[in-house]
Amino acid sequence: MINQIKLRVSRTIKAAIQQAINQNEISLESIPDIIFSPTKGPEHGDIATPIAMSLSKLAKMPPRQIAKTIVKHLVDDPLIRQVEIAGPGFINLFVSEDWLYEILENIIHQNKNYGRSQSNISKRILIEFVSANPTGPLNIVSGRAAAVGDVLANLLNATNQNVTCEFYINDAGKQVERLGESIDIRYRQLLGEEELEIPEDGYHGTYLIDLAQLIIKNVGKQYLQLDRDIRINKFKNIGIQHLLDGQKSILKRFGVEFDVWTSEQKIRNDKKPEQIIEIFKQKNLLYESEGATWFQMTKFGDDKDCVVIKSDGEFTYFVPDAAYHRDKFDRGFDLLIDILGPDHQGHIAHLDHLIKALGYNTEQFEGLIVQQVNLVHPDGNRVEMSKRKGHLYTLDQLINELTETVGEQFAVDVARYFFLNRTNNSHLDFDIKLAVTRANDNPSFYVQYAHARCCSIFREMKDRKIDQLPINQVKLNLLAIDEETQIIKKMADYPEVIMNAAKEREPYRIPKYLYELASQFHTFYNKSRVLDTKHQDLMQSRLVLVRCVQIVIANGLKLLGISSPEKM
RNA sequence: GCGCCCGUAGCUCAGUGAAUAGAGCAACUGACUUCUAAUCAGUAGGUCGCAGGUUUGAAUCCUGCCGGGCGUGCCA
Repeated sequence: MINQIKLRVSRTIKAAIQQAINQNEISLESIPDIIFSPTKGPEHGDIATPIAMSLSKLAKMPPRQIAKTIVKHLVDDPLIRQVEIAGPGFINLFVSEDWLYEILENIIHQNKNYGRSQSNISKRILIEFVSANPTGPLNIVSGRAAAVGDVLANLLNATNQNVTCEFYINDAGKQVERLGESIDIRYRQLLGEEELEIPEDGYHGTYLIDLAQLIIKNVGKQYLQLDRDIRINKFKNIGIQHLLDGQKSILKRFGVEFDVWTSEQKIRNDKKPEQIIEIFKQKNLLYESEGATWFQMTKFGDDKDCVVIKSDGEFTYFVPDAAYHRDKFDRGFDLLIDILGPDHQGHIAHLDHLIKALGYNTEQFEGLIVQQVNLVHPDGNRVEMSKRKGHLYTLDQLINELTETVGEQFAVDVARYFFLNRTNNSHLDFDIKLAVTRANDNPSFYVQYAHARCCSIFREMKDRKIDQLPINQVKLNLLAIDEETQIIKKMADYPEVIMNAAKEREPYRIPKYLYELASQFHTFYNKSRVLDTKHQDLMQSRLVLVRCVQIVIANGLKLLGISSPEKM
């Protein structure tokens, strides 16, 4: 809606500039696109354009004089109520408020679909995220990635894209070998070989002691009789299965569902890495050196070549990873989005180069980094998390701690809100004390409370046997005080917020928007009474407003995977 | 050394080349006989890391420097 208005205004302004040129009042060779800048507040009108300032140099005239000339030639349009020239040369336009009431009708009519849009380009998109090694429980960094990926998928779906969510299981390679070895040591420690120690590059977390105990409970010490290699392999498989089950279960608890789980081992069993080597060989991109096989990544823009087959004959991670991405393309996706942790940032460039080397367009691949999460303890110390060192704060622990104070559903809501309320790029300080003990201050509750208040009004309405009129019988133009029109304008922005958040891959815009809307609603609620039977017409119009707020907040929270409570 | 990210109020963070740089938390002052006070109204708090440059206009773009994080050819 607001976009249509901008388009119309933009044409009107262009026409005015053309008129001014025709009458030799402005000298310009061509008319640029009219851009609109955000208005700081109501005093700057509904739409503002700095066009006069940007034309200043080309036309060799002071900005305010250009603005005056443009305004002089603006043709009358019932849509535009008032025009002002302000500051260094802004043209501020005040839009007639008739359109506001159409917004309310739209929201009521579209209900759950309000905010969804039909993008003109519908793509098949695959988002890969979390993809944690199956060597430990999911930590809160993975929790952040899970929330971001899940919501990004919702956003893309809401803009008419066809999205598949995928988890890549790194169940092959060195890391899981070390997992097997570490379980072996825990197993033998528990059975009396106390002098054994987990090597530095093994997994030190106590969860492997628990797992070893479970294994002993199930099969006793019979595995000691197996060959070490066979035993470690067995432990590796048991470990992967067990830890992956744990990851799946916490993701489900956290409300994140994946459509596809792809196993690296399966990619390897299908000999897809060998196909990559074959392709590179045919393209003459490989050479031998120092006993290893190298890939000429420098040909694709990197500053270094890289090893693809190690001197021990094993692939480096590049090869199965390239095979995996080729496999994704083979499945017919137009765009691959990988959400990766900060420790993989160098990897994005590599993937880019590999994809180029395989003959795909790099525009079909996007690597996003979700930054690290620092754990802030009550004493103020930040803790770096590392699965191998065993410094671990798991997503499970977080949800458990939150559940103790706010209950299971709100625990998930709060955690998700917390993870989503930052730009992907910025580090997130997760202050446990704040999240747990000050749960009531969490902005998540603030937004949910606004929804609960709307519901509460309708409950009270029914209790008092007040009937709500159909919208076509309501005098919507009674909604005229600032608090009311500001809320409606805010709700008019919602579809655009969704679209931009999807386009820019920035889920944090949604909680930010919802907080602002909730804030405006709370202000309105404190100032104005809705259920006022002495003023029937006004009451009916406000009931429409409240219904719309309820719909928009519920729709937004739904996208975030956060519940919309009717009571709090 | 090189690459990426970050540096904005006491703290955590927004900020699309544009108007007086904004929120929340913490602090302080007020508001419940009301549709839910998990709320609201208000006060205070800033050399936008530093120095140059581009521009009519820079927190935003460019260069250099300082500080923090992550990565950096056979871990993934």
